[in-house]
Amino acid sequence: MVTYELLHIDKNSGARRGIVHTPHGDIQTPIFMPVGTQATVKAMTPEELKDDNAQIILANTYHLHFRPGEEIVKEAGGLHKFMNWDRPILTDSGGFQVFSLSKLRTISEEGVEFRSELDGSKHFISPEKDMQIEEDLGADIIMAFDECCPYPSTYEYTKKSMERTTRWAKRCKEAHKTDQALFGIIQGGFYEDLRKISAEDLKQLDFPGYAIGGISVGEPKDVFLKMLRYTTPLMPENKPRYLMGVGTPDYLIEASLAGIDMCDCVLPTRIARHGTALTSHGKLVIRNKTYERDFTPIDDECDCYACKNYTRAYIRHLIKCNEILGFRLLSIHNIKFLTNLMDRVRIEIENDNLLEFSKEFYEKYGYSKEEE
RNA sequence: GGGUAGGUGGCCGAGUGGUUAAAGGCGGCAGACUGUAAAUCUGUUCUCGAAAGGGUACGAUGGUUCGAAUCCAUCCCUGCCCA
Repeated sequence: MVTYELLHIDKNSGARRGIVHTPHGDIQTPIFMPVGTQATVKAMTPEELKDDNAQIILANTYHLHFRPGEEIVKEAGGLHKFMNWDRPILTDSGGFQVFSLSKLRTISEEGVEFRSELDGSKHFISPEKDMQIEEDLGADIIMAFDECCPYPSTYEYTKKSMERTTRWAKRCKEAHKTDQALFGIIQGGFYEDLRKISAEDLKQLDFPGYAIGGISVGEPKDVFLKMLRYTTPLMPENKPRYLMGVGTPDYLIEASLAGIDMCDCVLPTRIARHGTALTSHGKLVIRNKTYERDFTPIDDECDCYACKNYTRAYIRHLIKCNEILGFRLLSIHNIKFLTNLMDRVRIEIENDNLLEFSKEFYEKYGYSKEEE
């Protein structure tokens, strides 16, 4: 059973402070969820994730279906045991892969045929198959199998796709047998009326939580914000609201302001492996020459393991040498930066001050004037 | 001493008369990254110039040619083999 408990609503912004109760513990919201596609948050151990205050992580149905195969995860006793993570896990359905692996798939009403990027073999994933895989994986929260439309997409295509996603959601719901929480995903691209229809139809299906999918797919920020602010109020108030694929500090704050409870993103760990750190003073490309002789921590305000023990110069050196420790330290830092940010966001919501805080944060972080 | 292979931009390495400031890789510098086909991808990397364009450059020097990294001569250096 997964339930949402609303603790407080920021009087000045409408942001929500709450708790998502799951079989593997509570999640304080709003929350940032690190992504561990292949049953591992790349370069990090579960212990390090806990030190970073990660409360819940993602894994991916599509990837784990091909490797190692859900039957092996099941045999291991489920994802939690398999990967040694005893806190909540959410599995994404593979809907995003329908989008990101578009050259390798064919969508039909029945489902999606994929050519594996690993060996070229053909595979078919239907909503029913997806439920079976997610159930075998055994996460606390599982996502309905959806289609994430690219930006931009025509109204006609988006409408067809959204309606199919709703039909698939229905099939997911019917096929779903375990007590894992199955979340529905609102689609509809960048068309308000389609978003509205999607939200209404999915609400009828009474999922224990809802996600916004199909935004943060490359559109300009003002387009993103508009759709975020339009769609979030369409979601039930008594259930978790999950914005999929968002992870820059400003997007996380904007999501919280809009009333979102959960976000996930590969960004912090990916840019870590590419040599960039998130800091309270903005993005810091630590691989750049500027930091060659910078013997200060990545972020003087951060309390993560990397910041407490290592310098920019040392981490830059590791990154330049392609040393694994460099990627690990930056990943540890970037995740902690975001969990710290969300800790702060929660406090500010309790104080009805998130709006004020967001302005201070942006100023310090060095964002150019917010495009509203 | 004799024979032989070779000396190309920071490094490795293509190129054997013009379209070559010179492929490609590495290294360097920078940019991107938002439900992870990502320890990836993109740009850039002689010099002056904003650019057009100019100046230098393929061991050295001299020569052949309208034109040379590419052909010839001499010299210097390196690897390997034989004495």
